[in-house]
Amino acid sequence: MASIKDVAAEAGVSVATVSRVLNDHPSVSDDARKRVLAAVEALGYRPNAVARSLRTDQTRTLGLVISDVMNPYFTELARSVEEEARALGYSVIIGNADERPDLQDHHVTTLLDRRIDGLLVSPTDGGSPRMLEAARGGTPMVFVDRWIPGLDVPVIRADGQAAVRDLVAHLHGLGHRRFAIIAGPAATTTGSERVEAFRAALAEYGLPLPDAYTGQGDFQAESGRRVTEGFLDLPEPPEVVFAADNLMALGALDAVRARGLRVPHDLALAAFDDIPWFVHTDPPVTAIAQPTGELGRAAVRALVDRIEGRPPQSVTFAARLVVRRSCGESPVTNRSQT
Amino acid sequence: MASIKDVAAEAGVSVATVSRVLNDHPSVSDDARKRVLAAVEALGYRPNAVARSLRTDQTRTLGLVISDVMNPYFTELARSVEEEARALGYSVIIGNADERPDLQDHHVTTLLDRRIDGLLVSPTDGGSPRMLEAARGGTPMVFVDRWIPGLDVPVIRADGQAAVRDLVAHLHGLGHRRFAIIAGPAATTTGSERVEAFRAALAEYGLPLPDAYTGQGDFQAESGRRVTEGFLDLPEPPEVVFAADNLMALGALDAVRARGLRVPHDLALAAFDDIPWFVHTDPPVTAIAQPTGELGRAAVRALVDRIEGRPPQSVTFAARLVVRRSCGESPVTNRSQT
DNA sequence: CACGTCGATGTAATCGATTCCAAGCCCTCA
DNA sequence: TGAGGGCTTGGAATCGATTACATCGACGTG
Repeated sequence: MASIKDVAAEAGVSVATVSRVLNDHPSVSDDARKRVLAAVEALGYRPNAVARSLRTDQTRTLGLVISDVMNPYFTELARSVEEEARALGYSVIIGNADERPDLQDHHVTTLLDRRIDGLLVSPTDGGSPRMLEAARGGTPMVFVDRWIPGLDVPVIRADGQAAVRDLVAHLHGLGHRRFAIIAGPAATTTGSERVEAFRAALAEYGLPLPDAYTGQGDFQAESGRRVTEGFLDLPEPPEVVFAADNLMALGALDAVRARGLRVPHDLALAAFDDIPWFVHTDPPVTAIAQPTGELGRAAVRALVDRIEGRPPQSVTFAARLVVRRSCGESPVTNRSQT
Repeated sequence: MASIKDVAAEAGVSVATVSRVLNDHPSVSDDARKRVLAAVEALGYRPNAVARSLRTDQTRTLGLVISDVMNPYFTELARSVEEEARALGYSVIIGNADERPDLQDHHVTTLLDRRIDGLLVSPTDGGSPRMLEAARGGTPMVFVDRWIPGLDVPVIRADGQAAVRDLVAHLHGLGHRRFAIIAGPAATTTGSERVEAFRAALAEYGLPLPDAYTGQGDFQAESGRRVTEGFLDLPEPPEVVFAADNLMALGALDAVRARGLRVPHDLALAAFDDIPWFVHTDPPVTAIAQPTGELGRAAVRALVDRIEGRPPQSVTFAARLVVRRSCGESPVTNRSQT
């Protein structure tokens, strides 16, 4: 592969001039510029980004460490992150942590070794050592979706409190009184926050959230299935199950179906994180939707601000309730039927 | 960030010795090794991968350019690719082409600029210029899923012919006679191959595949919806629609539902590419499943073989039919009901 | 006419590693 | 005792870029 030296030789100038042309530095004569460009064309020369990065100490690359690529929510997040990054002239390297702290650490380490300019993280747990180190060590960093308290790192997230309140109102209006939740890992902020929001919203109606109705999941479908089976085995099963993410909702749907029961007739179901597929499930699932694309774009902007020396800002978007049929007929339909 | 020089100074040795310890070169005294390791520990030193790459001319990074990250099939492919690559000591950078040749070219270009060691591609179209150039220029390269004929590049793919034949047999057994297909872009191999396999399988039953029943899609949900509406508007609509990918099947489902019709009662539906969600749709969708994980792993192995100087091999896996309920009751159930 | 200025260019240092080559040291064997 | 050989080790070149600094003409001005 041709190097800058080859181009310089071909054009009959020094490497400095070639470099100047390539970085359109002002003081280059038209003649030299023309000859360099012709040489570049003739040799099919492309600058070596590795060498450039070594010299300039910047890679124009962002690292994105997410908890689970197979989760459509994160896939969409990754996609919007890549788009915005590309628009700003950055590439992104995605690391999939699969909800495993050790993998998260592995990715943070290799990304740092590659000297990425900044790191976008949706932490799997309370924070793996390498990540905390990086955060404290001054690596430009931004948290998306989930975060770790006590660190001076901007957070871009969606607040689901209002939407959860809307959801509970919706469910209450439908006549449901026994509510259960499939929680995410307590170590993640989204894991604990969603339970709290749910509990608080229930409290407004004087409804409890008993321990027996609080199942511990891990954001994966299988755990949703397992927890739901536990609920169904109870002497008095809940009337509603609220899954703290989309995959666990899917598991819950499986569990209900496996018993020959039906949603929402035998058990109502709602989920946090809306995804295109929820429209097509049987029944379509009522969910709380985050503005995922906005989240990804805002996160990249914050990170790039930080990298380029501008003060980055934390941003919180609002999530909203999307009512479908998995919790029962909507009140309106209900009323018209009565 | 500490460099190898700092470590050398701290350990009281030369940078050459530090490098030797780090790459466990045999001729280093135990004493020196110990001092270097201690210095590394004390300074929290991590080698600069950028500098190393410049010197060794290898990045231990693979590029993966796929057509659409949001498609669960490709997400799963990407995941298995990353896993296998990690196991072999490589990282992977994913480029999402969004079925756009220009974006595909953009990613190929930046990946090449970064001097990745090899490229895994599922080409969007007949081949964008940069990609062809790279293929011919000797960049280690492997095609996954889709490929471009006439290039000396190994191909890792799944053959759906037998499965399509099984599908047609299944449909024929169910009594269907009017078959339609939503094809993918003709420029992609999977786009044209699947139509051909379908047509050939139908021919075995003396059944035609009229032009009116051959819709042109682009592997995206929206096109599936549009084409299906066209089918439904026909004086004599088909009895079965076979979508050449999962997203278009989803669009078809939408179209049918939007008219207040039902699958499979009013129109049977089958898809190429199985995904977890098809179990949960209403009704569950009959699909042809590829061994996606195998594909991804085999592709990485082939690419790494090529990179490390071993002869790479093309591999073809078999896809298989997964019968669910979107084409009607299965013959067995049928018989028992009769 | 001499001097300062400015634009265009080249030389060389530098980034952080790897690795070839030479040198130093110790040991063994003739 | 001296030559040769095996370990260790350090010096320095190198990878492909960027960029500070020096140089060299040409030009304008007093």
